[in-house]
Amino acid sequence: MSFNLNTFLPYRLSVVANRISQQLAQVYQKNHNLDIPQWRVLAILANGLDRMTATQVAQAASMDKVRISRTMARLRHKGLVEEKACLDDGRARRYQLTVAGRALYDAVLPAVRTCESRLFSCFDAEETRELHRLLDKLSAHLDSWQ
Amino acid sequence: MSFNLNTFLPYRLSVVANRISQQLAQVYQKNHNLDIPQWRVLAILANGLDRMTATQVAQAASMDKVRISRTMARLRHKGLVEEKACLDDGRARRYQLTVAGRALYDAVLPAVRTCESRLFSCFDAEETRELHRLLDKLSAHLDSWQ
DNA sequence: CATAATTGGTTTCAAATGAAACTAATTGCG
DNA sequence: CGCAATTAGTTTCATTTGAAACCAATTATG
Repeated sequence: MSFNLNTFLPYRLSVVANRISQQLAQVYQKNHNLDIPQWRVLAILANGLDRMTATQVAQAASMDKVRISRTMARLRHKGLVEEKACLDDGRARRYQLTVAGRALYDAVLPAVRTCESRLFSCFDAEETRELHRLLDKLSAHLDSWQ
Repeated sequence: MSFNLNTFLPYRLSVVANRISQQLAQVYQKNHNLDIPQWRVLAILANGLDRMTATQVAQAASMDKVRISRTMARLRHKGLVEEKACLDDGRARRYQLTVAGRALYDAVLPAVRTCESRLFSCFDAEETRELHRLLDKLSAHLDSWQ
């Protein structure tokens, strides 16, 4: 009968995830003027395939194509990402970090890692592993029908 | 050195939380034309104090005052929430569900609960408890310095 | 091989967002 | 008391968002 939003798992997850994202965003926002989508795309390009299409990035970053399109335009405008024609498909383009983009990514990453550690410093290794495991399971579950 | 967004806890939390929220939103969106903020405010008013001020609702729903203001206006417009002057403070107002608001909430709640069960049906009782525990710990940790 | 259907990506448009400014009422403090 | 600082809530404004329409290239199908 009675319902408490504070014990409602979807709500709790959402609130905690947003607080975490918010904290983290400050790291690359304040010091490097990157927003969350930009940071995500940089991270994907820095660690993904050699030259990725927008669709591949969208897939890897769990972002929709409209956001990718706009984020790429901004990153390109800042000189952090470079666009080339895609040889095997005239509709697509291939993206990769520029030297400046790589340098910025390398500059931001340590601070991001530090922030992450601090955010989750209340967990011991076992708890962190357990959270990963639960997220794995939940993701797989959602995949299985969505 | 190498960094993988897929094992980055803030990213994983964010993606999973959004997928969950999205699924759940469909329940009250499609059938009852409520968006997430509206649902949250209804839930707070249905289960919170007798008559709450906007600030109290904002606090309880983890939403900022601008969103509360706009959400209240919409709910009031739909006849789901009723606003009264606040006797002890002329700046504030007190809100409560109307009969229609309560009826809508009662109509939505079972579907919400059903959806929640389905979303987390991959977890046994122990895992659910564990996730709650980890979220408790993490929330307390964030509270302690933010 | 033509043409329909699909896919990659961008643009448009209306709505949502949130920081900052604002109004109005309340509380502190000399 | 009287004025400064704070608090409750709304509005403004510039930006972000995402669904749907769109264009262009590719693939499937008769």
